[in-house]
Amino acid sequence: MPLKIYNSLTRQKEVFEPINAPYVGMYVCGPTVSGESHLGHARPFITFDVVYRYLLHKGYKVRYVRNITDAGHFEEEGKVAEDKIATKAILEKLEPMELVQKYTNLYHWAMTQFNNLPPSIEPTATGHIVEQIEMIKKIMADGYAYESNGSVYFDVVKYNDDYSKKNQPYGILSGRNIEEQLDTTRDLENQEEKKNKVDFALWKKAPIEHIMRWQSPWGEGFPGWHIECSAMATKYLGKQFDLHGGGMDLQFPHHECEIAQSTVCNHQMPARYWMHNNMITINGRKMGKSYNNVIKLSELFEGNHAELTQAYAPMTVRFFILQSQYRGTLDFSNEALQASEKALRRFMEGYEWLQAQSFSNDTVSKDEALATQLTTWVKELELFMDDDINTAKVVANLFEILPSINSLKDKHIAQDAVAGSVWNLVQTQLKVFVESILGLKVDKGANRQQLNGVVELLIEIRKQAKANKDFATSDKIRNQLAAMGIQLKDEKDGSMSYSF
RNA sequence: GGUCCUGUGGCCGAGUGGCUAGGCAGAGCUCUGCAAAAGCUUCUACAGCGGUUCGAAUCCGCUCGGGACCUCCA
Repeated sequence: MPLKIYNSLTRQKEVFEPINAPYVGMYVCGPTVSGESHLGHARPFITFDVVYRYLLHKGYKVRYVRNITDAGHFEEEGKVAEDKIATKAILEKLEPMELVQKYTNLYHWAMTQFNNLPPSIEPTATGHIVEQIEMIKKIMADGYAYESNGSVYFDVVKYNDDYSKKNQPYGILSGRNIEEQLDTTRDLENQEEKKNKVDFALWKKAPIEHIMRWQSPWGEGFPGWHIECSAMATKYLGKQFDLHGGGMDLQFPHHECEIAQSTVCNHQMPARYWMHNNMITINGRKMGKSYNNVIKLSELFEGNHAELTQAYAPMTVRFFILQSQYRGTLDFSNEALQASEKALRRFMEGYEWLQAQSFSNDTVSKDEALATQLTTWVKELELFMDDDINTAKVVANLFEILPSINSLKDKHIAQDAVAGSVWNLVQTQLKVFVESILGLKVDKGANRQQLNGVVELLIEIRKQAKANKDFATSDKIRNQLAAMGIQLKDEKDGSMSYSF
């Protein structure tokens, strides 16, 4: 089965065919490091991490480029246009690059917590000013951009007129048409500098108070809102690459502008497949800066926020996100996170037990129906991933398989009910999908060796107490450990296990 | 105002024409010194109205509700 993905550009699921298989070029819009990442940001990074992992699983050689926006974007703050990062730097009395470094570090820390693989290249906007200026010059030379008062704007109307004839009008990705845009776009400052209301900035003249500024053919300034992604994607992935990802809220104007800029420069649609993840909502609303309803990742991990009744482990959050399909909205609630936490713990206990077993390939299934069912569930995992990365269905199948694993463990089903070869298949495939593709791992506390020793000792004492029918002592040990968050379980074979 | 998406059981969330999604919570049972865990069983659904169809949560229309984008936003 080939991999199919939903292409926002064509609004349908398409078979994924790389331009130069087995090589795949993939670009994902990264964070603006002017603040700390929040739960909403986690979704694209986890979603596209899974896409990346799955492409690798499929045998592709992937170059995954995810940028860091550290130049700050143009922002309307009162009447004065200022660089977002520069503005905050003044407030916090920090150097802009110190601020950038601080939030970049926090972002990397969060990515590690989520067990996201690092991208192949993580370029920064400030590191590619030259490339951006060159690209702007090229667009101007082709007549699709003009200078006005030290700033450079992209001529959207001219682009639309010319490229509509080539079946690539402005708005091709977002489904907007420019006539409506011209009527409905709100008034922004510097409108008088632009030929058309819909034109967007490629280069902005820096006001005096602006800290981040670079020399350019048009005077001192800073790059516009969208040019960095076009410049860096072109540099590292070529004029046309396979996959472009990002949040749905970037579809317009960011990705639309990227398409226009890159198409003028490179004479082709920059990416063939555009994937957009949907938003995480909270109380039915998109989580976003504009709504003042964000939960930062550090708050989430520490439980330090008014909306949170407890802390949630990074893996819980990852699992929560993977339990839904990436194209639908996902509603945050404590109840939902708690459900994910419990489900993940239950699954991982069974999963870890299974991974510790070894099975002989020589045995034959006594329960053919169950063996067939298990095999089917396992084989479906790949089909579900092939169908537009449907992690929700993958997770559902993991929970179809889990009761059989626990039944084997608790001897509810016989050791020889299912052939060893089938269990081997379940074991190896689960490892592939759970760890390599979904990127889930067991949250193990660092260096618990001493603690483990203590717990083992208490278990020994409790065993003796139980053997002597001294239930007062055995219950005391169990209850007090439980109060400290350590669960003891009496297993069927008389042994005891524990989990944190 | 324009463009588009969406409404599934207590909560989260799959599913796009006929087949139990799944998780969490609730109930019962098994196991068990008790408990927990686990297993088994089980109750709550497809916003409303109309249409198409042998058959619709799934397609079409209308009504009502929610949301996103149009401005930096994952």
